[in-house]
Amino acid sequence: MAASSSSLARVSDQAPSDDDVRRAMELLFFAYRDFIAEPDNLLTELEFGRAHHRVIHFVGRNPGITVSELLAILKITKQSLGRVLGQLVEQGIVRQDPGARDKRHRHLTLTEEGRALELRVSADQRKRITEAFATVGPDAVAGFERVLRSMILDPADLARLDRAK
Amino acid sequence: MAASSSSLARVSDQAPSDDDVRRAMELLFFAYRDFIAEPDNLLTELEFGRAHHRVIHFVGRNPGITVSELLAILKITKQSLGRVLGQLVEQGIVRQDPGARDKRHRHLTLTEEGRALELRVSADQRKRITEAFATVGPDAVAGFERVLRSMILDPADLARLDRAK
DNA sequence: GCATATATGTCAACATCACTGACGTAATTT
DNA sequence: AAATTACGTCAGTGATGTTGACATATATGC
Repeated sequence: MAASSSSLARVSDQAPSDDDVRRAMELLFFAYRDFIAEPDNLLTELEFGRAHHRVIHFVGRNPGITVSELLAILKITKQSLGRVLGQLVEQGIVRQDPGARDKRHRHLTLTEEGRALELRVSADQRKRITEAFATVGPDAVAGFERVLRSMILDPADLARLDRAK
Repeated sequence: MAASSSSLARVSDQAPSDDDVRRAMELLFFAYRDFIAEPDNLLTELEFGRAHHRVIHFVGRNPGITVSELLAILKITKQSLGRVLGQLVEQGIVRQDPGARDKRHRHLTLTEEGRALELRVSADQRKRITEAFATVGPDAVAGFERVLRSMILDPADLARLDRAK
């Protein structure tokens, strides 16, 4: 039941050692690197990169999102987004529609093809997360979520996570 | 005590919904992005980048590590590492010493200056992790660790984490 | 209606970090 | 002596990000 090699969590209110903290940093590095690796490889074959992946994910999760909202999430410059977004639109992955109320806005949605691509690209990650969650059980998942949430700086990002729930 | 907005963890053995899984993906994205942001900014001022950061961290954690061992950890090509490592040696951050037994090996260690830089660069991350851990408590930290560990693919990476403990 | 602000797009130049492929050198092993 | 290992290096390429400047269409405030 207990994780055999788990030692990051100190008993009661004891502070983590310097070594514990640095191990947590590595834990994040390794996990994130592996989490990204598969979609990276798949998209490389399709002539897309990591940036395209993020756009596909967040447009898929937020249909009708505007360009500036997407910029706020990704925290990159509009020039960077512009290039990537342009390619996705050109390839028929993402659709742009001017707003009804405010015609300056471009509302972004995945096309049918885009949704199919999103499913393909996220398949490995969804499987990995589902399996990891099943392995460790709900209490560990709750802890995972609480730690990551407390590491997120921008309250707007936390709100975004809750909004989609 | 309970996380007010936590809903990733389903009761008992219920599988996470598709939405839960995608929220977990975003959670990782936001947390990692914010975790990396501060050191990134600091190093940019010093004419270094994210790659330098990783080398400084892992050389600091593994004094005397060889080039090929470092390559195995970072999973990048030697050409990529070569450039970054060359700059760090030139700037007096990392020292290279030929092996005693095998003179082909270059054993890498942080110089005094390198250790000082590592402390500066990691200060924000260490503070953030320490505070997050203190906020959520040891049970949540244990869960965080278990989930991330189960997401790491290469057993060698898990061994590396344990070795340093 | 005019001035200003907002949302988006675009052109140009540039830095970083990764990649592939090929080749060189020194040291070790067989 | 030959093969392998550890490391370095040259050359070219691509993806992702940056800053700065400017253009256009639309909306808003007075």
